[in-house]
Amino acid sequence: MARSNDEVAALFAEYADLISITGGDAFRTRTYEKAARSIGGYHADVSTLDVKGLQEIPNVGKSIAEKIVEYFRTGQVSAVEELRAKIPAGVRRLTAIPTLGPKKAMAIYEELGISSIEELADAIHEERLRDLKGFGPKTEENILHGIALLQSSGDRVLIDAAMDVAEDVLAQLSKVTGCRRCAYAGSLRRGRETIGDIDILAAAEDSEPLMRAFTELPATSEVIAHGTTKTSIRTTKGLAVDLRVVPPDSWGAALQYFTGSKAHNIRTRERAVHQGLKLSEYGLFDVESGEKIVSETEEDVYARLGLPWIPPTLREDRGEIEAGLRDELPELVQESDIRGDLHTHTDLTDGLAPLEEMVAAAAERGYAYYAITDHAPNLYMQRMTDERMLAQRMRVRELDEEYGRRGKRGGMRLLHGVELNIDPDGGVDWPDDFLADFDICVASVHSHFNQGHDAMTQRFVRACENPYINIIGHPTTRIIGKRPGVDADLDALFAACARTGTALEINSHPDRLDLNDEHILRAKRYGVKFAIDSDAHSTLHLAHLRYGVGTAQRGWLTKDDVINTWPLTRLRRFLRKGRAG
DNA sequence: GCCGTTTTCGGCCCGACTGTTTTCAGTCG
Repeated sequence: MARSNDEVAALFAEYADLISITGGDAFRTRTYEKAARSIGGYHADVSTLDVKGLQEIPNVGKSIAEKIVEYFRTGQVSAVEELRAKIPAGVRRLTAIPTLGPKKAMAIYEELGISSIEELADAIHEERLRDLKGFGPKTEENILHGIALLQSSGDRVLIDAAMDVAEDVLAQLSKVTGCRRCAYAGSLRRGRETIGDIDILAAAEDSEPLMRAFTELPATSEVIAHGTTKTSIRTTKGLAVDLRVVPPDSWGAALQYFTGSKAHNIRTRERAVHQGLKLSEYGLFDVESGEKIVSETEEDVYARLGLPWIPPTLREDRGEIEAGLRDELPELVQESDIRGDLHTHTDLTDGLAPLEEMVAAAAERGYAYYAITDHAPNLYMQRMTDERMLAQRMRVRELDEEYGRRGKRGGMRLLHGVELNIDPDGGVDWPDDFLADFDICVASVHSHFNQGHDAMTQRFVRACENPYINIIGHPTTRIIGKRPGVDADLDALFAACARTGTALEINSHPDRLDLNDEHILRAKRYGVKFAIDSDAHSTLHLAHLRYGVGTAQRGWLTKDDVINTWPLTRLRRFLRKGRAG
């Protein structure tokens, strides 16, 4: 886990924001933003590097390298502290509101003294904002809308942030003497896209050493409650974590109980009641005798209820009990089924790592194939040209030669692809003859998000009808907690995908998880195929795939539904999309 | 502040949209 890299990246991202808010040089802001991204995506742990080693990182020069060294020596960076002293933390928080950037945030703070989202909402309701230069009724409306969007995710965090904390806690607790078992439960285990608080479960005869270790974790900033069965803490980042310790022979029932969901548990308890049993976190009991029947493993608990073990990602009371009773639970796609990633970037556009490093990291994951899909020219900021794309292709072919021969099982084959931009009319960056020479084309919406419902639907359908477009990337384009999905008739899109042999992406980036579980369930009914992709912009992002797989499982997908679990020959047939040749 | 080279300073992702303004600043991807 490159944890110290994330810390430093967060620090420089904040510094960039503070420079921007205080009206500093825009290019300095950009430099720190770029450095933050590079550091976050860098393969080596920055806390182990010296000034010279740090300067190997792209966009890190002498000044930033020295700040990193200062950070690990003293725990802070004086330049950052100076700006922090000038601007209340709440002002930076304001810029998290969509449509509210650094300039407006600073104006609001300087003119009205507002430094929190709550104060800002009050000021808008009192119509105080519209007196400011550059602000009007529409601006107020947009900000209020942005606040609502921000708060719709409440205090929940994205799954990767929760997972990092949970895995860290588990690593620490499993070392405690007397800890027999230890796992995360709750919505995290069910693979939900956002997590409210983290539930950790441990089995031990004596809970005390575990509870104490838990309150003394480095990440613990506050102990909310401390008891023998349950202890709650808040981490330094404000995340609530509960630890429950149960006797080892209650493990199965407890894990089942604390994994949820509530709706699923109601159904399982109902089944227990019908059989004269009682199910609680302490076990499955006979009501009459009060005798404990089973509870050592989840499998035991489900089996005694007449059910097969139900994967946590299905436990939402969306038909899994009924399917279990009929013995028709799907054989869910697993991360180990994935043979390759079909949507990834390099530093030729906005990725952080060179082609060679991305390919090496993919090979490290044991992939049988791997597609490079950098951005196309119409995403102007990426400065792609035909020449650069073709030059990349030459290099991909060389690497394909090299990697294709490696290893026992035929090595890894490389596909040269592209992520096209679906323009407002449903067209893309290049004409057919240029597209024909790519091995694979992903096409995504990157602009004009606010098109009307019908136009947006048409746009998607036309893209599907393009004989060279294989995958619709991050179909709804939502960013969790920041941007809602586009307004389109998704059923029309799903039908078009099924009809034309176009796959829908399950984008695994924790900010996106797009399509989401409910869309997947719907789309699957049309017979659509899916691609679970990382959309990696750095070598580290390749590992995000686990979240996409979790989302796919929540959408009840099997291996056969997912094209990048297929052998390469079958995948290539699909990519031809019924074209001749 | 970084980078690349035209080697020591100039350029740095470009275009569109929105809401404000009355010619443009701010935000976004």
